[in-house]
Amino acid sequence: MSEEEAPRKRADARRNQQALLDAAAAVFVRSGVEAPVRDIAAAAGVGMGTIYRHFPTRADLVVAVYRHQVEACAEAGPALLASSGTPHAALAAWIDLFVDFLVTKHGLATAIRSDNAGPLHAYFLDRLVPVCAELLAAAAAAGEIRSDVAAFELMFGVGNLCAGVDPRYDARRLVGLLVAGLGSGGGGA
Amino acid sequence: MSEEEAPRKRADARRNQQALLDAAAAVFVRSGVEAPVRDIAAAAGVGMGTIYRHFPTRADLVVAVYRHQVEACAEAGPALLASSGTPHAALAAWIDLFVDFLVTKHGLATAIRSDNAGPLHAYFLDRLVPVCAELLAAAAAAGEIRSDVAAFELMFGVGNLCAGVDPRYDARRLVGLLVAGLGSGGGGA
DNA sequence: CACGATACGGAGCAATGTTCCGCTTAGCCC
DNA sequence: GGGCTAAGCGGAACATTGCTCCGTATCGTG
Repeated sequence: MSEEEAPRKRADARRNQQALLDAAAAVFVRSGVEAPVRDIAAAAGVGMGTIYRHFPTRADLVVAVYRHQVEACAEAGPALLASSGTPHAALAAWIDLFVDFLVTKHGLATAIRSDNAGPLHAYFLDRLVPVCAELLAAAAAAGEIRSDVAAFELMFGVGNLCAGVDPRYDARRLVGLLVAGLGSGGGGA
Repeated sequence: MSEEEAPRKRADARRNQQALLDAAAAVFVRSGVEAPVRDIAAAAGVGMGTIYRHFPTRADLVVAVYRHQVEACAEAGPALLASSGTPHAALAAWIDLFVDFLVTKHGLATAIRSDNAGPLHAYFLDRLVPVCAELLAAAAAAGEIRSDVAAFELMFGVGNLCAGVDPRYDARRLVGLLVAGLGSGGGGA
């Protein structure tokens, strides 16, 4: 949607943009999502100006790098709802997917909430909250979970839970607890 | 414990340390825990050197400012266990206390996990994890909750959950869900 | 091939935490 | 009261960020 014709950029511009995306992906794997912009520019073999012309903000670059994965996660929602035994199972499976995404990208969960990550934050939430809401509503309608928790709140909380990096901390397990708590007293303990 | 005799600092040094603590407390309330060190130094009417001699690191200053509140929270643990109806109730009440502490200090939860907050992180955890462990063990022994969640993990998760500042996000509610999840399937489900 | 729009590069700016070092002064001894 | 010394102080300077600016190089079209 809103696929207005691209003004046909110059060849070197397109080339650089791709190089930047590849380099950023590589650097993010190696040094985490919080890697300095300079490092990424260096890895891509371009100057600071170039990186900022293509991605006005650090967050925009991160969004671009992970966009298709977020998309995949968003699309998996309805699919899981259709294929899983119960809405609650679908919800759990979907959140698992999301958590996997967050914890495999070193520092993503933390970066999402960083000061100047407004765009990042907004993008993730805008894209995934509706999906989560659908799963949540289905589970609530089936009487499997309480109905007083908003999708936004749940996503926000799950994102928060995925922030740590301590070896004795397993984000997945705590998220599991949270999802389990969702079912407790499904509308009245 | 380890109360080695203080080398009796100079009067102005003690005065400045106190001024720094007071100023920091004030600034933290006004601008959040992430306030620039320079602001605190200015508010206290001292130079940068002074602040760093008394508190080698930003985190050390934060720890010093909140130390007695953390202490109070730690001491409330056993008290709640003795006065509450059930260990689970005591645990919930205690975590509530902790959450209140975190959310009333603008940005504290976020700061705790910030890069160079090692000392902060370590102090909070060292002091409170044992208390949490006691409550957790009591509740588990009473068969009220599953027994496969470590105190460290729970504290870490609760701390993470308290990070956001969005108006449509209520950390307390999600922590409540988490604690509720603790009880679900008490050891299997 | 010439020329204008497009894109590039990287020095430079602002904000931060932290370190360093010459100057000041409290506190003791006479 | 007057020195003297070490403890203490202030703040300039450094390193690391994200981000901006603008002179220069390059693309692609006529």
